[in-house]
Amino acid sequence: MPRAADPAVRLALVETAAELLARREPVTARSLADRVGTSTTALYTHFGGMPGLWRAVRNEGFVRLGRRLAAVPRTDDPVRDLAALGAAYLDSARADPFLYRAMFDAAADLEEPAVADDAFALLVEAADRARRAGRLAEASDPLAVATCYWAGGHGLAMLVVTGVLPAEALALHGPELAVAALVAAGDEPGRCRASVLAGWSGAGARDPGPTTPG
Amino acid sequence: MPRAADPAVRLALVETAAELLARREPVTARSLADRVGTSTTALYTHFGGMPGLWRAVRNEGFVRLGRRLAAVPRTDDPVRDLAALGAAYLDSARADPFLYRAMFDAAADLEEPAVADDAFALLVEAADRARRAGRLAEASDPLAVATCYWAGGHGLAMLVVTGVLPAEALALHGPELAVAALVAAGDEPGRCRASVLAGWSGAGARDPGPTTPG
DNA sequence: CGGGGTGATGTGACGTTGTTATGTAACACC
DNA sequence: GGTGTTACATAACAACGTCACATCACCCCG
Repeated sequence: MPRAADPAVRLALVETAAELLARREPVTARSLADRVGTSTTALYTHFGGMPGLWRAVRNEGFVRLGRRLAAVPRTDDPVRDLAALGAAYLDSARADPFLYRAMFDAAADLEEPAVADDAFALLVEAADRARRAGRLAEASDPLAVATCYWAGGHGLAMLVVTGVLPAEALALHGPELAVAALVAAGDEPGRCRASVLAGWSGAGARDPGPTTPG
Repeated sequence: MPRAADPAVRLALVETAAELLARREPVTARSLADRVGTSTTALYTHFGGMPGLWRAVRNEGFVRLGRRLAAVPRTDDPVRDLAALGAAYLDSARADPFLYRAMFDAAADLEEPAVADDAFALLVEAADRARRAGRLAEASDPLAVATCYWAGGHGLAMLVVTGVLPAEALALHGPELAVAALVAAGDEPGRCRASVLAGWSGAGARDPGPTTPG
């Protein structure tokens, strides 16, 4: 029937937008079309307009974040794993701050809401493992624990990304926030601190900066 | 010598911007000029352009936030006061979410950085009172405690304001986050929980919505 | 008390943004 | 191989932030 839409153009538009974001260059319909080698019309056939492109960019951001979190190894210490997830999360925001901001400009509006849910599920699952391992209170709700944990990390990330706190605040307050959330959930303070510090130094702060596949 | 700039116009522009923000209506140079009854040029004499106007709007947002936090009464239980401050903070974000978003779009770029510092200082001072009262660890740093406390509150507020979490999450996770931060800082869990719940129900959730003086 | 100069303000125009109407060309199906 | 449907390029449109220019109000000084 119709002429098929070129999926490569769609991919190029999203990836180019992410690249411009990482370069701190303006992301406009024309700058995208020029770099990709198409016209601004392609943007409308694939995304319906700029809001649709941003939705796709946020989606891609959560896909990349999910990949990073999924790459965090699972050890037999779930609290350590939670800390490693937190470090990887904050490092993700630090490595590509403009993408992080774009993601949370409207994080509830994604092409595939599942990609954000999947990333968050890694947190919930780790919290549940910690609970089943006896590290957290038996009555603790892994979803609530993960939500508080995430809220703290997101708040710290946003304050750094928007320039309110210096970049060092991530390494300074990140572990402290993690320990707070997990001790509140039932972990024993001394043991929690040890696990968190182990997980933090073991995983975080590895990424040199924003990367664009290609 | 010269013709003096009308301070009333300046005030009207900032307050009108805040009002449009609260009404979820677009804040453009022309819509502002029309509503205030001037031309777009006034925007340039007073603020140098739209970025300058946004800087003034953020400033006004922090002034209002500071007023709200300063209105929180001081009791002889500093942990309860910290909870009341947290409740007032989150209620502020809930009452005027678009202003809150605008404030933290570039919270480090204000006309008078002191207004944000002053608001934050209320938190630090309460944390210090808690420490001196023996509720927090002697070695705890009030600044670090306040920063973690703020990061958690800001993260929760942003997740709600951007639609990721429902509005109920504020009352659901707010006290939990507060308890976590303060127990981690040294308070005794049971006593902390009681103080936080008392402070939260005593102060928060009072504002009916965004208000515009005049 | 009246000119002169300084600066705020209104008018109109410019470049850029997102968006869309129109024409064209390429693909899938009969 | 013809036909219809759809993606894409071109070009125009409305709205945005911004700025050059002209105008006017005000304050100091003679």
